Amino acid sequence: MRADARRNRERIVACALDLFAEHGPGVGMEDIARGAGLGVGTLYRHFPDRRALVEEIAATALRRYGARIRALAARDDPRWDVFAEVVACSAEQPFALVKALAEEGTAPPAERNALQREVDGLLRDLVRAAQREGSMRADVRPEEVVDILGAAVCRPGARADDALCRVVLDGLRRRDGA
Amino acid sequence: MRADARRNRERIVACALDLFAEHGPGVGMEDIARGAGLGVGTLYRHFPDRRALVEEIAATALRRYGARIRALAARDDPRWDVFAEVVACSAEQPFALVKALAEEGTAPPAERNALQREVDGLLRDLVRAAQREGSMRADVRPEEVVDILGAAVCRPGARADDALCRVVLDGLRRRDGA
DNA sequence: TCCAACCTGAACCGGATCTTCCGGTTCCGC
DNA sequence: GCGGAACCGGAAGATCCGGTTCAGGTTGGA
Repeated sequence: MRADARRNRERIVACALDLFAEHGPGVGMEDIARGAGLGVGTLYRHFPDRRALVEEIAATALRRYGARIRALAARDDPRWDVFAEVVACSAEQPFALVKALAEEGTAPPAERNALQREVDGLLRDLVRAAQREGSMRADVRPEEVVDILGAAVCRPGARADDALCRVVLDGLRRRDGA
Repeated sequence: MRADARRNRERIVACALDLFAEHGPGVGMEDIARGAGLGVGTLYRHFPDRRALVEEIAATALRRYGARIRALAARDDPRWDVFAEVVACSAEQPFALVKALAEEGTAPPAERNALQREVDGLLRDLVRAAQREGSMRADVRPEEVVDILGAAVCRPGARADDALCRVVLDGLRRRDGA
């Protein structure tokens, strides 16, 4: 593979990542090409069709996100602190994107499915641990928390310090009253 | 107008209301027709085009929502209690729908615009009052709270007692610490 | 009974996207 | 440098999808 081709492929992936994270799914091939400073034809040189492109992006993003979560979960800081970091990094591009792509209708291939399941498991465990530790309110089920992350935090255009993320995080903290 | 025609019109409106609230904008004419147990042609007998149908639904829903908010705001209960009820009723169909329709791209006609502005104003005033009263955390701007309502509570398929609504509401409460 | 109003749903259309394709360009080993 | 294989650009073509129409059958009500 020629050096410029490799460079272009990377540009495509990086740019698609950005665009999906920013605007959700539904960005067109044309937009991605323009963003990467290339022609559409070039996208098709590197990926047989849109689906393949999307799949690569999704897998990349999920892999990255998974690594991040795994690393955070392995720390031995208080679970709440870890959870707060998880929220912060969930609001960043990679995961907002994964969620957006999940809606693309594509039945994701086995690899991505397995990864997704693993990540969900890690998140639920983290929530349970935080609840046991007493730092997170206990009247929401772990799956609900994961859903909340998906619905409120991992939305296109989210930022870790926007009002909604802050409010959700505070809302999940154990309140002294209950 | 024949009796069955009137009946059908009502069915269309009711069903479109449901579908938009449940699935967001983007439900097709076909879907609405099927849901109402009618053919597409019938929709076009009652509305010149999709835009007109959507506009009627949106106006109806917003009018209803506005009336509800106005009534709540006029009570002299503590502002926090009122706010909690606003959240609850925002999670119900009418408003989830208004927000969904706002994204339809249609420049809304003057009437709806005015109504929307009025409602937003009422909401912001309510937030300010609750903050002054000390029941709502003061480190979020009123506009941010309105945005949060829009993003987290008024989403298609929301329910007043789902986890996200509860968490957001708690997250907005004044915490003794700050 | 009669007919105007009404309903149905398959076919039609427009435009937004994806995909192809070939002339022109760029890299890289020799 | 040179040659040519690999690569790129972007207009043209193919597809998809949902809104819209309309000819033909049905129904309410005087």
